[in-house]
Amino acid sequence: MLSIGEFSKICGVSTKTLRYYDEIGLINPDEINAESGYRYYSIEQLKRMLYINRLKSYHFSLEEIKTMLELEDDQSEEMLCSALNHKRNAIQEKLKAFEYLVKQLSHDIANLEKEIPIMSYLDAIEVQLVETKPMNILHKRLIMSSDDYASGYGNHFSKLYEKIATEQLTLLGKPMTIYHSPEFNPTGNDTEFAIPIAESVKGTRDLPGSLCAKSVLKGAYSELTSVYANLMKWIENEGYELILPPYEIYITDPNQAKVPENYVTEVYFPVKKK
Amino acid sequence: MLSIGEFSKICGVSTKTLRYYDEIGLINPDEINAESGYRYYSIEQLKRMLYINRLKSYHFSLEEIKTMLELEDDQSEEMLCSALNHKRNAIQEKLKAFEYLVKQLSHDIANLEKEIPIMSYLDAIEVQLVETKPMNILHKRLIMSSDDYASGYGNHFSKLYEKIATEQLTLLGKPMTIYHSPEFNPTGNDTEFAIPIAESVKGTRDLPGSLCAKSVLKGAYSELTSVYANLMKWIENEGYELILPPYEIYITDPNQAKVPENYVTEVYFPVKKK
DNA sequence: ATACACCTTCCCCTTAGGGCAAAGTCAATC
DNA sequence: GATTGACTTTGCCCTAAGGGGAAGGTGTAT
Repeated sequence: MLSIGEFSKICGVSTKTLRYYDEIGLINPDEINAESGYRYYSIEQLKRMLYINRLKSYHFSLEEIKTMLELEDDQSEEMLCSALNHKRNAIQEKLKAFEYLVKQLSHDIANLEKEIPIMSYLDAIEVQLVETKPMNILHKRLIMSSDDYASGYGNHFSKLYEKIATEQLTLLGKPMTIYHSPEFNPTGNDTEFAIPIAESVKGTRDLPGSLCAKSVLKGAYSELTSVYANLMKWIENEGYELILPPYEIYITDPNQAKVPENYVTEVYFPVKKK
Repeated sequence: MLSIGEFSKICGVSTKTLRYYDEIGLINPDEINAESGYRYYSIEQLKRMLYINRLKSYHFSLEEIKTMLELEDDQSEEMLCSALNHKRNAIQEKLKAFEYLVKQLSHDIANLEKEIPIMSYLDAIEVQLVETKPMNILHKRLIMSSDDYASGYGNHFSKLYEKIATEQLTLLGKPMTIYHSPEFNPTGNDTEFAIPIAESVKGTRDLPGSLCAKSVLKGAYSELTSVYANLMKWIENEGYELILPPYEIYITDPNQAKVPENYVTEVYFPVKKK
């Protein structure tokens, strides 16, 4: 039997951690001296501890690890396999995000070296007043859950395109998203996907024309919040007010323009003078 | 002036967050109504808030962001630039770590699909009893700080190799590390770097031969903890005890074998029967 | 017997806010 | 002017995975 200190050195885990894991039932000492309360671990517990460490290195939470350890043997293989696959996907997602971060950081650093302040791009976002024409849109409106969001806009547009194709409708413009919720972001909100077409059939509606404050973003969608913020600022400053839900038009097809830096998105805020 | 709710929508930040940032002094409302305590933000504060968001996306802590915002203009550019560079390096480190994780995960998944349990590699680590011969080593012993660790072992070995070269000594073996602290890991511990040579000059000492439990690791150094743990278990089970500091011999030169999977490391635990 | 290393529990602390409750305030409508 | 409903305030507790330290009990080697 090994004292907590010995076991901790062998596993490369602090005694604090071992006591914590005992507390949450992740790995309990083989034996606890009834009088002194001293914890004693057996050398056979080493494997379990190293297994925990490995799962931890894969960014499983202790909660997850616990359930994985409690699985019966007959299910454990499949469950474990699917859990590992999930984690691999999650980590690959993070990898991509990090790669993009490095790009953005490099971009900001390059700018700084040219003495261009980081946030100066905000001043460069131009806002124009335009008069839009009414459009007839094939649309689909729903409350987006974050799951829907994760699976991407693509699905929703695909279905609209499918309908256009099967019913031989006439495409008149690029896909767009209309934000009916006051937060202009797509998670958990009332969002309408739409594509302008010529025919008035079931599933279409009129998108009225109006005076709009408009900005064009060239870059990744993550910059959209800045664009929205900037438009709100402009509206406030110039004494306009929002009269209809704002919408975005995706000029580039994300499937074609592979690099986010080249995405082009137009943002429209229907407004009137206060 | 904008109420906290309006400002929050414009920035895409929750009101909770805004109150918290007010509390920690990251961004205070332009005006607070003395009677009601209501916070009012000006549209000019938008830029600061978006700046905070961008720095947050770069994984700066709020503490760091705060100090960066408090910098005077004349220093801010250089400081900012170096901070961003640091972050970029840190993120690239993480990127590499994630890439390695994905590899390891894939490896484990492949094994699982072949019905090989994940931790079975532990049983595959062979432990042999060997009798080592005494060696004459050129050595350098120091307490490793985590900084030293970050800068890598390479430096320490380089200096030893330099001495061997300049003094025309005769190299007799691969570089090795001896762990004098009871935790067998290199951060913050009493560690000795050594290279076996023929001549007895200043800076050399005798490394006595003895009975040793030995394991050979083929794989990344991060697996070393498992090897150490396994050796400890073996010693315990077989009724031996450690009589001298354990050491590692690096058979492959990390500069040559580029992929960690091909590193070969021998681990020796000098022991005697209890 | 004593010294010293080791162990115990207990409590507070960390990040960046989220959730909820009770109470106060604002603006629009009746 | 009154009411209503949306909005805001503070305050308290909660998160994950332990780290730091205090006060006091144990183990063991000398």
